Amino acid sequence: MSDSCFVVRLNRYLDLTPSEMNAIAHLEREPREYHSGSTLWQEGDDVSELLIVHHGWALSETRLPAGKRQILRFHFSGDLIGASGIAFRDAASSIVAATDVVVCRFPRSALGDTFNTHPRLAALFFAMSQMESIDLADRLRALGRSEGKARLANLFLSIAARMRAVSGENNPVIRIPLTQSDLGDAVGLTQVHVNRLIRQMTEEKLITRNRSTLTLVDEPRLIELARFVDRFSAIDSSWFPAAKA
Amino acid sequence: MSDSCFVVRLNRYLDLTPSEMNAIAHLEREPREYHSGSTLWQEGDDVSELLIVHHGWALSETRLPAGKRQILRFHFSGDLIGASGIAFRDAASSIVAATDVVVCRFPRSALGDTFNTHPRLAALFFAMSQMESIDLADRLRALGRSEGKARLANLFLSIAARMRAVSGENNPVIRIPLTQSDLGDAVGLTQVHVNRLIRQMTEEKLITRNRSTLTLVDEPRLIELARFVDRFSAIDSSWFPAAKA
DNA sequence: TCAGAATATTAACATATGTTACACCTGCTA
DNA sequence: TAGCAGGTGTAACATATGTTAATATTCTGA
Repeated sequence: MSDSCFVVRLNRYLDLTPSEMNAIAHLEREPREYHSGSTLWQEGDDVSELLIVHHGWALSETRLPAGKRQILRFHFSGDLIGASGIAFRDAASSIVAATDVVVCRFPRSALGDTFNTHPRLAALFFAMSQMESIDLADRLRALGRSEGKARLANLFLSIAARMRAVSGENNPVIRIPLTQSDLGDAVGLTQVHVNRLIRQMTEEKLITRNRSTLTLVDEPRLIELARFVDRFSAIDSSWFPAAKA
Repeated sequence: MSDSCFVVRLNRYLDLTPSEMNAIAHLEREPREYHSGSTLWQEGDDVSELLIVHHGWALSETRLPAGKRQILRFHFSGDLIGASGIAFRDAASSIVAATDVVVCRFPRSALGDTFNTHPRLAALFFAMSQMESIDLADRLRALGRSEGKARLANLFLSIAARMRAVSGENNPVIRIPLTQSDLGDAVGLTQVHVNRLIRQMTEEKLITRNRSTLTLVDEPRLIELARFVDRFSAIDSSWFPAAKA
């Protein structure tokens, strides 16, 4: 089962026991494909499942009356989607496929079982979903207290950091399958203004963007500009309960 | 032990067993008082504890180079602080006492024990801390996609909703011990602009503010303006594992 | 291969919000 | 009781960002 991206991901944080790996495999059945642009679930839906992303990008978004959209988060291979909404039945945000994606769905009750049978795994889920909180908080800081250019820089760097964590590589070139409108919806700016800023950042030799390919030309200066802190390295598992035999 | 605000809080969501209540009481030892303005821990500190707020307000904040500040969240009586940072050793934000506060501290490892011995309680902690994620996401939406007045309205309503959930009352008058600068730091605006907006909102008979007393004069219109959704009612516990005897 | 639909680029103009500066008030404490 | 510090109110001006609209470019599917 080690061809599962979810197991790979979890194994990065913890040495899983066979029993734990088995439990995870149980969650990852029936992968299903969705085409780019399709909606996996919608804000307000009565959702009782969680998703694991196998392949591709998904994103969480929420709409405002005037048709405005705020993108809350991007979900990559190995990500668990839906944990943040687990406290409520109704989804607080929609999940949309940003590229073609393959996901597995499993019911919330399976998560409940995990709390019973594999407490250490439950603790890991807990910790992982808290990383999402931190990510949201970082974004909030960027939106609340920095200007457009820094917000964009921030977004680029955080996407790069997460994708690199997944791939293990450290490439300055990243594929970002997002339009300028998407970028704007993620950082709270207009498409037109995103365009302006990207032009400026290109002139300043900070980045290069070509279709869906983004190159971080001067990463140190980007980091400086965005006051970016990369948190996606290790996880603190020292407080976890011991694995059960 | 039912005089504990934390037990009271948890009991709102679940009928706790004696054994569970006992476990919680164990977490809530040695309450300690901090004076308004004092820092409970600082961004970057090596934190290995969690806090339970007994009394008063605390807040999480993060600083930006130019001395700018973003307030991430407010913590009220019965709130659990620090869960969102549990994935990492270093705190991503500082915790500051907004009024005089009384808190209990307990080590992360105690949380780990809870996963082992009281899976249902662990699930409840999980769900509760995910409410925090949703709250952050709501704030993110407000900051990214609405103008100042709506952001303020949103903040007021969400504070009111949470305080009402704690108190059980439904009073249009709330005590908000925050200065205009604080409000600005919470919604990403300047003190000067907050002042402008509060004046306008007063003229429009939406609110009234006097020192630390805020009155929601026309709540329906505020809700409309902010596109506010109150989520802090029930919790979905249907997926929780059964309580252990 | 073409036509239509997205997406990107750019300009002119409108607006929300930031910046700086100063006067005022209130509560505190020496 | 004076004076000080923190908070508030307001004005004049500066700037970032939004809006609208027109054109260019790239993608996509028949």
